[in-house]
Amino acid sequence: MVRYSKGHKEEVRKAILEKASRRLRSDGIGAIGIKTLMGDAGLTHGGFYAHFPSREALISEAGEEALRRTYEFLKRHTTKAPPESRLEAFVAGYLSQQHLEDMSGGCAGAALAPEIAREGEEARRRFTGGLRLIVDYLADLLPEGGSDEQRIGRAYSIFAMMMGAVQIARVAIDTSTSDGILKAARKSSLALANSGWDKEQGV
Amino acid sequence: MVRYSKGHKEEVRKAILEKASRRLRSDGIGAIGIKTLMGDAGLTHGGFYAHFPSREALISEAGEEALRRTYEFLKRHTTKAPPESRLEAFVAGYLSQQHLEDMSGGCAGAALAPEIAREGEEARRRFTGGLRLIVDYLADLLPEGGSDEQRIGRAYSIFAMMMGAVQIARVAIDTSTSDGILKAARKSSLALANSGWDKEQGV
DNA sequence: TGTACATCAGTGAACGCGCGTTCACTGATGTAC
DNA sequence: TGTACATCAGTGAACGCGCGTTCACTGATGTAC
Repeated sequence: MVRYSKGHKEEVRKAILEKASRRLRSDGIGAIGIKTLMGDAGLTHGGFYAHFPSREALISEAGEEALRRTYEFLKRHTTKAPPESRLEAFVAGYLSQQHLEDMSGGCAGAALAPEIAREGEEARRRFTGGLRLIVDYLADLLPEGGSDEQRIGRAYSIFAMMMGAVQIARVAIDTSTSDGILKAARKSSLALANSGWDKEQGV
Repeated sequence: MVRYSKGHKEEVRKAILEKASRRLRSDGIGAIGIKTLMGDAGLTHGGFYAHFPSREALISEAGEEALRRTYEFLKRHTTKAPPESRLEAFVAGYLSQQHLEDMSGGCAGAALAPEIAREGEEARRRFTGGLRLIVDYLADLLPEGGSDEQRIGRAYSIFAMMMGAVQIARVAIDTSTSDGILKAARKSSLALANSGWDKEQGV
């Protein structure tokens, strides 16, 4: 019944991480149960500890993994557009009705940030690194000018707005409310991105 | 042992709600346990059901209560400043190191939004109403001009940015990172608030 | 004023249940000789 | 080539524990007469 093969264990580990990263985003940290998760991966619960030392360690890694996937999705989505409209593509892709609905495949920041803030150092450090990946990428899409520090600061602000807008829109019940929030945030994101650097003083 | 008095039951109910609204913000929905909560209020767990029909109903109400308290705090804090600098006071108060640290007394939106998005209709509806209270207040602080719809949309965007920034800053381990994020968000919030309405088209 | 009774906020044992983790075990494969 | 043994991913029972909810009960107060 046990099937060995070269990279078998590594594949199983990746499968567990992938399931965990999706369930984490769709249902939150509290919904990560070892039994359910291993069941999703086609295994029984006892085997979990051959791959991860504890539930907490899994959550640390799965949070980072979820952000890495978010980053890769955004990058893939954005680079489909021609260079001059990539910022618009990023903003439109993130602040879309589709993103609201696809929690398990969507941004881990929007789905998990406050919960991760309550986790241990390891989880928070990894999550911060994952967020930085996205923010750095967004900073590169901003119009030229300003210092690196200014660009990063502005990218953080815009990303924070997009995250918050998706969260608020997801709480709303009716589509007209959530649509209005997304629309306003799309406009504000671009307005902020395109406002000049000249008046900046300090970060 | 049972002490009656005129509004006794109502007072106890309020005490439970207050404890719940604080614990909800500091530790999240998963940390709301009937036993602990009733213990905090000086009672035993069985009595809970004389006040609320279920844990879920409590969470619904406590989420709204937490936002109402957030609103009242922000209003109180802001109206201490002279009218012409109230927007700055709002932004500085929300995007402060103190707010990062005071989770149980801080903004319920920043602490709970993604978790509430996963709750039932009742909880989401109440939470949306609470958020709207704050957003309407913020809209009143924005420089004059633009339609009501434009002002509300911009207030949502600014509030989303502030919420997201606090969340991201709370995930960060080191103070220099979180300080940078707060600082950038303070500047971006004011930049967005003060950018003109003239170029607006649609919402 | 005094007595009997109703009320009902609060008590705490008990319920069924699911959780994270441990551990002795299984059995297909790789390796040594 | 064949045999004996080591390895180790995966199994599933068992552990101790805490949870939300129910329910028979308590006892101080309010009310009726």
